[in-house]
Amino acid sequence: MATKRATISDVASLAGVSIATASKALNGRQDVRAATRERVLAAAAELSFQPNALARGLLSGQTRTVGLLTSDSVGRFGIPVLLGAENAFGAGEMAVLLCDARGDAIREQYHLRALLSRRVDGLIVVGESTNPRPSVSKDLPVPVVYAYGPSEDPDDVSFVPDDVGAAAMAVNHLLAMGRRRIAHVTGPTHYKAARDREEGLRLALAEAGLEQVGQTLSGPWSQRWGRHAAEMLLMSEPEIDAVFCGSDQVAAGFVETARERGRRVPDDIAVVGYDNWEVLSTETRPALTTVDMNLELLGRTAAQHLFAAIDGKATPGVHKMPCQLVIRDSTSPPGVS
Amino acid sequence: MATKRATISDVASLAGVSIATASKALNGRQDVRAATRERVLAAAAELSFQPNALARGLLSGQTRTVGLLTSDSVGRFGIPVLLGAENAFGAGEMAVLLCDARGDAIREQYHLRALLSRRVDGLIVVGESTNPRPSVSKDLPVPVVYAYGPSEDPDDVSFVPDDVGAAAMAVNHLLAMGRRRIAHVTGPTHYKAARDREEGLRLALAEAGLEQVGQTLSGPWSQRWGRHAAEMLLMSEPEIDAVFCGSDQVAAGFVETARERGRRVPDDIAVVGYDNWEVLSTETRPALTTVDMNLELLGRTAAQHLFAAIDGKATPGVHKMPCQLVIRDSTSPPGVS
DNA sequence: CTGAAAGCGCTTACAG
DNA sequence: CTGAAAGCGCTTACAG
Repeated sequence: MATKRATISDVASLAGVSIATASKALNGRQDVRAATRERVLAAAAELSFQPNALARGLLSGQTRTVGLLTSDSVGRFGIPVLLGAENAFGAGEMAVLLCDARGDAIREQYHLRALLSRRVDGLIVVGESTNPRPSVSKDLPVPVVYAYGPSEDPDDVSFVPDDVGAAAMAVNHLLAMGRRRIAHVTGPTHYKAARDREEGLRLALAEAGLEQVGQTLSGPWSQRWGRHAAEMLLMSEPEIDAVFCGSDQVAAGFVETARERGRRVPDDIAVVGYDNWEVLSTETRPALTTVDMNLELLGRTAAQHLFAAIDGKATPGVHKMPCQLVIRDSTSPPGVS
Repeated sequence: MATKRATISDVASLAGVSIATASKALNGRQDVRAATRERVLAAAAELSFQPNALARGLLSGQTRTVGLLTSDSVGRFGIPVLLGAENAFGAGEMAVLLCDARGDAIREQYHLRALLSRRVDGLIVVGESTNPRPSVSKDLPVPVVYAYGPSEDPDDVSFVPDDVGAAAMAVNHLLAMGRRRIAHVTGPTHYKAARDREEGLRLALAEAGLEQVGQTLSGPWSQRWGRHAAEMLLMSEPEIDAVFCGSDQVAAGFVETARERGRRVPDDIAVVGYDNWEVLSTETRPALTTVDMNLELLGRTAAQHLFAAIDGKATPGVHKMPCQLVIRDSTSPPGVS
């Protein structure tokens, strides 16, 4: 804690000029004599002058601050999106006001008011899943961009991972590795992510003229479920040569059980996960080939789009962002490719 | 996006009163006639009036906003601390400005300036590890509280988990379960967390008049290292009946390899982890007994302390926050206790 | 009970 | 090139 903060009038009097001149000098205006400018700058430095952003914001109507409204920061998916956004903003002069509504609509309204009264220039709403969520954008005086979880309202701007495309890409990779008998284990079907990834699988198989082996097995997004599903699948469909899993947790469980049952991964069964959650995907034996949703990029893109929207140029609709397949040993043993 | 925002003078003229009266009515002052107040409130509602927090802040000198400066939000530890803080603030009227410096001192200074120019009322600095970090508090016009990673300056206020105490508690639990031949596998010694947890182990063993079995094994904080350490330890010290691991990642690897080598956990070897990172601790077989550092509580406490500091009552020093032992099957098989 | 006036810290036309 | 004045949206003594 230090002494009282200097204001621009302190700087002006120390430099022996008017407040107006001090302001111009500090803001790099041209119409100030060089010598005067230097005196002002020296005074500002001596007083450790920091302009008051509140006063500026009051004048300009812009705060250079955006709100980040999340439903579930604890969630694994919100965090990277948030970081990507924070990055895009931090690089400029933007600051981020973070609010976590924890899935509670009342709390969300409450935070929304708090953000608006602080006059944020815009808002990013980060979903906890890719399930569409109610719009908050109606009658809001600032632009809003949705990230990860899209808005239900097609007039809003949303950025989501292209789960269908990524799943198809993953399955095409399995096909390229020569696999033909592919099964699918995933999460609960009330997740759009689970449904989209299954659809990607279907598209890729249909295009190759193949049938999925067995039914899609749905269960919790957990390692335990992955193990259990593996037990079932190895029993009921012993001839499978690949499994596409809806998450790394599921895949980690699958790989573990396959190993215990003496099935070699990838030689006997290739396994693909989803999420590239590294604490799992790089630590299983073998490490997992998996889809990385590039969530930081998604967050950054959403933030950049928000800038554009603040400047009046928004592109409504749901924008699907490309994902990336990270190939590791669970589909492609070392030395083989 | 909607129409222009209403100001208090819009409200005043719609209600047919002066700005001063409108302000008093809106702020619940007593000295306004009930009928007048109602007219003002009605006008405010009709115009969806939201007071401009910038203008208020300029007057009062308080923004009801705090800065949260993190070094590594990606890190697993910053997040819960951040959430706990966000919670404590959100419950009141505080808002949180989030900045991630990603371990870069330059960027940290930059963010610091941005936060100060926005006139935050206070600052929480969240560390990425429990290693002490340079102070940012010198000559700052607002109070600062450090969470998880303490400041190097003892005059600052820091909140950290009590790793020494928690490790001792974990080891005492093993002793209570009748274990006497306890080994230790942990992370890199340049982490204070690794050193503190080892010290806790030492204290507990010394008090019980026991010796640690074998040397402390240090390696990366990874599951892979846990497996490797298990191979070594089961070879070199086959008589161990318990292992205290410095993290859940290490413990997960240890349990896995013990299982593969035919050692029963906990019957032959009891295992304790650290962190209660649930994706690991509840999914290993058996699930891990582990230390939960109560990081959300830590964050909340830091935030509450920041409030106190803003009101002028800070308690300097490093405050050690209690952790909690979560007992699962890796030390205490079902039905046995 | 109500309102005119001053002021928070800054920027921006507008005169000089 | 420099400075007096108005104003951003609000609150708070202070008169009436």
